[in-house]
Amino acid sequence: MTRNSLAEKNCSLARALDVVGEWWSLLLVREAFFGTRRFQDFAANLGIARNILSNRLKRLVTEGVLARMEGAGGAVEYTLTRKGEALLPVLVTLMQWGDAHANDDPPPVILTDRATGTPLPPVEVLAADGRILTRTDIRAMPGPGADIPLRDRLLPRQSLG
Amino acid sequence: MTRNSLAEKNCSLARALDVVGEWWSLLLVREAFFGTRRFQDFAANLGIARNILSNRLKRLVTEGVLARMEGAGGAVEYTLTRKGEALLPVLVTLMQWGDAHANDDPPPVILTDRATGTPLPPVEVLAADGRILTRTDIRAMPGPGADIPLRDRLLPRQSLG
DNA sequence: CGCACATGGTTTCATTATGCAACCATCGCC
DNA sequence: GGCGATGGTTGCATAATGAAACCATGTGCG
Repeated sequence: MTRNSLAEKNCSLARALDVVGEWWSLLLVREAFFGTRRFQDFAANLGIARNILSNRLKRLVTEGVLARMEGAGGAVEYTLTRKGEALLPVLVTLMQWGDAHANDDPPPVILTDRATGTPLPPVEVLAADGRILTRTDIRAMPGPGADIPLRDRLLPRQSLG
Repeated sequence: MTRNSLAEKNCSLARALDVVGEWWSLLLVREAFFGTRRFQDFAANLGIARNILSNRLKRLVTEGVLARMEGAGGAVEYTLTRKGEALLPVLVTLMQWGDAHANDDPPPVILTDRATGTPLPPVEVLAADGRILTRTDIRAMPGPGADIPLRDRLLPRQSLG
């Protein structure tokens, strides 16, 4: 089947999903944000099979999302790279969406502003002047990397509405 | 194998991924944002196998992300619900991350502010007072829905650093 | 040294998901 | 009644997943 490699698609979203869109990948990144560094802790906290964990960690390391470091005592540690840390807005928006729309129970985790102790407000898509943008306020334009079919598809109707 | 059902996990992110984390799901949602509504158009634009497309559309409809409407002429249309539209920040942050970190080529799609024509600035996680928050500024606290193991795990070290 | 134990995996096998191609069902049109 | 378009479903080969067993290295400790 060769699970269709999304990486070859002419689309930033597909490329992103090719790296962090596999089963468990984003959960591993979230664990790393929470401070988990050890193989066993990832396995225990997430309940992921160890062979899959091994594969995912390797993949995330080769993609530059995590860094593998062998500590002094032979301990192996996986930590976020800058590229991995840049996933913070993705994780936060997904968690917020899950709380608001995919979970009937009270939220299990609340992210708070460390300086004030207050919960984080919802992350919004903002314009340069600070306006909150919704679907109809945004236009998808073909960029310099767009191929012909994509360009043809985006030009006729340039609104996200 | 019963691909570990993430829905039962005590975690908003896992619940979110259980709904939109399957292969193709977020790409279908993005297509819907771009204006695609017809079965054939989804298939043609994404190159997804039709049985998989059928499954994904069904799933997204039962999850309330898409709505299936039969038009007058027997035409079937899939459109975003409010729940689906709420995924906008997720899509935008993922696309921005893909452009910045997972794509060496120039961006294929540029999202612009329709009012000004300028590209969208990066979506940031903001505090209530507007400060940009990074990993170390955020604390993960157990919420009212946290089970005992999660609570124990979050309490000792409450920073995302 | 000898041996238990922890860590970080790899291997094997049954089950499930995916992609591809072919086939089916309904509708509108002529 | 035949034809095409639309929106699927079915069968089959292949790839990914999960569970459990196994392996390899390092560390403490008597």
